[in-house]
Amino acid sequence: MTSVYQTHDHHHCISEALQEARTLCQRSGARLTHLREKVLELVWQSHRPIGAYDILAELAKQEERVAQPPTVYRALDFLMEQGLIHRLSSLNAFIGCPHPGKKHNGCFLICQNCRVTQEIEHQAINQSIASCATDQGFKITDAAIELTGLCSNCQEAQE
Amino acid sequence: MTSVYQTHDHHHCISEALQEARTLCQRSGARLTHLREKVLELVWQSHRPIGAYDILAELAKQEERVAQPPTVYRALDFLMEQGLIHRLSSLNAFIGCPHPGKKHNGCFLICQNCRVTQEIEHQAINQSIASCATDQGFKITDAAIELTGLCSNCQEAQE
DNA sequence: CGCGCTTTAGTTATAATATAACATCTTTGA
DNA sequence: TCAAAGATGTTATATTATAACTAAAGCGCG
Repeated sequence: MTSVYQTHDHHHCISEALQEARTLCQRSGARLTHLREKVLELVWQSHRPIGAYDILAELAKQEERVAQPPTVYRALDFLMEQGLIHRLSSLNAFIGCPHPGKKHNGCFLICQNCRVTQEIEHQAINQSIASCATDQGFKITDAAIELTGLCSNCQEAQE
Repeated sequence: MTSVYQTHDHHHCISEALQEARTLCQRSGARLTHLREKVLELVWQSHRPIGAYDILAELAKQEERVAQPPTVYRALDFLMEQGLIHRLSSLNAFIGCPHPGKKHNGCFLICQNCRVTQEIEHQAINQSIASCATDQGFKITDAAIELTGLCSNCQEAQE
């Protein structure tokens, strides 16, 4: 598996994400319309979180009709419900989910230099959080774990 | 130690927080002005996160001069720099730090029903996050861990 | 097919959160 | 006491998000 930090054939990431989305939506009966797929594609245009208004601006460039904010937010809401993207609340931005389909709460490593963001699934973190909640008698419905710092690439670059 | 979920003498929480803030600021040479102290007091008015504009509204009620947004945001920035409050990005709101003075990244349990929010220090979580970062060669500078769900009180109430 | 229902998208307006830029006042220390 | 630094005031505006209503498209059933 290639790392998001390495140069790689990103078109492959995009087409894979779109294909997976189509499959999942077909299976669940959700309607992945042209607009929704387009927004998903824009979210996947890089491994950096993208804001709703940036998506709006891209849509304005690429599509005939100029969309309004609610159009974009509705598409984003749909994609989140389907588990195809995540919202990073510390950035007010959205990023594609690399392994959609299963409901999960990812842990995000956000590079403050290059902005590349990696979602990881880490058993020890999940377990410690679960046990912490149990200790407190707290029932988690949603976990936002957003770690900001420097990715390995950018650390090297700064030396 | 009384839990934030239990009924307790909250005036005690407030005065303790203010006293600790005064001590810390004196020690560090930071200027805890009237405005900043007032804002800190408002943040501590409950164990629920409060938004900047709610603080603004309270200030308008309680003070002579009507403050503007930058005034409040600057006070909040100061309080965050001093480690006296935290910002919860998933709520765009602020909450008092129960053990200020040491730099730390708290883990927050946010009840979606009563909104009471508890900051906990959990070794296993800190460790698992640190080891996760190490695995990835990632250098964390800031961690936002915000867990939303139901506190024990509200779970009981819903049965 | 065609009718009606449901879902999606368009449109307009506005709410909620946050900051830029510059003016003024206050504190502090030499 | 005065100059510099720091805090607050003020005005305007940027950024993010949603409410409310309208129009169009897809879909299921007779």
